[in-house]
Amino acid sequence: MGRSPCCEKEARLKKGPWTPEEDQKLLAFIEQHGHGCWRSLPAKAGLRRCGKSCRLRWTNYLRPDIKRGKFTLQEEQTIIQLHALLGNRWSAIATHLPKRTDNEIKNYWNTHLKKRLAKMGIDPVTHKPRADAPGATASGARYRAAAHLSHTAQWESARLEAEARLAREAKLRALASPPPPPASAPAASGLESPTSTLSFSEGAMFAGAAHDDVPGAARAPVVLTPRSYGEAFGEHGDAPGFLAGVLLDCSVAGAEQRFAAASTDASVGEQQEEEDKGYWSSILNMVNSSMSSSLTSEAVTDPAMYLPAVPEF
DNA sequence: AAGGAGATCAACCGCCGTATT
DNA sequence: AAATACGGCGGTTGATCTCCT
Repeated sequence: MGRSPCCEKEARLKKGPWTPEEDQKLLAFIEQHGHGCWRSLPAKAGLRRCGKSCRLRWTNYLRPDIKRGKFTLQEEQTIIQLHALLGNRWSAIATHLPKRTDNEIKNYWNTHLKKRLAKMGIDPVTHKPRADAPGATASGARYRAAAHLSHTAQWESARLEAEARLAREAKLRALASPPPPPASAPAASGLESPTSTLSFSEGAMFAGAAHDDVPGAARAPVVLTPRSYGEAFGEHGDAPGFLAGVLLDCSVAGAEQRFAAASTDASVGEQQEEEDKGYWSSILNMVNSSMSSSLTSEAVTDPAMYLPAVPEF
């Protein structure tokens, strides 16, 4: 009954930190054969580990396309903005930071960013100033607007998830269907989906993140203005100041531009509502504009792209 | 210099959705 | 349709490192 196991359950499997020898075995095996079925990989590679452990070691540490080391300010900015929209969906956030793993992003959020936001008086869950924090003078209208926009963001999040799924399926179909595209063809050319609102042909690349090394990358609609940060949090020239700027300026700066053309009779409540809209729409714009590039990056960084085809064992 | 406290991060655990039989 | 395998995900743990007293 059911699918036959691809390997026998092995007692006395090794746990804990990986040794250089184990890393070498895993790396050599995957470079030569691809990972194939993770469950059966350890036996074939001569490792006394479970397949899950091997997969984790590969995806979080050994993969050659992983960027290690300190997160840049732009990466921090991206994480914060995406977390505001997606919550603790680290794998989704990681797709927008192609060289970072979800585990690394999760760790960085928990150990650095969450604490810094909290220290600034910003709730790291809701990304709004806490009621007891200085400068938190939210009106009822502001919160109603925020609630509405949060709902919008949730809806958008679900839509993005569906888009990503469609794109993945399209990619799998493209990879499975011979003949392969010529090497000169764009990596994501097979990702077009008739049901998707995404346009993989667009030159829109993810902005805001640390993609300065990506040719053609555009900037995210995020503007950092010391003034708006200073107004909300007081003048501090430190890192929290930068973070506050990230959080606030996407709304404040955007709102300022709109209000320049709008009636000066707008009520304070409407202004705050507009700021909230600006905050969320900037995030949504960023994610939308990044979908094509992140999926492209996914295709480029997909291990299948640089590993030999998985042979039949 | 010692050791205690807090920070960091690699790795594990358990759950879930999907694929397969 | 049910049972099971498998891969992926997010939460949590624990070993190690760093800082402070």
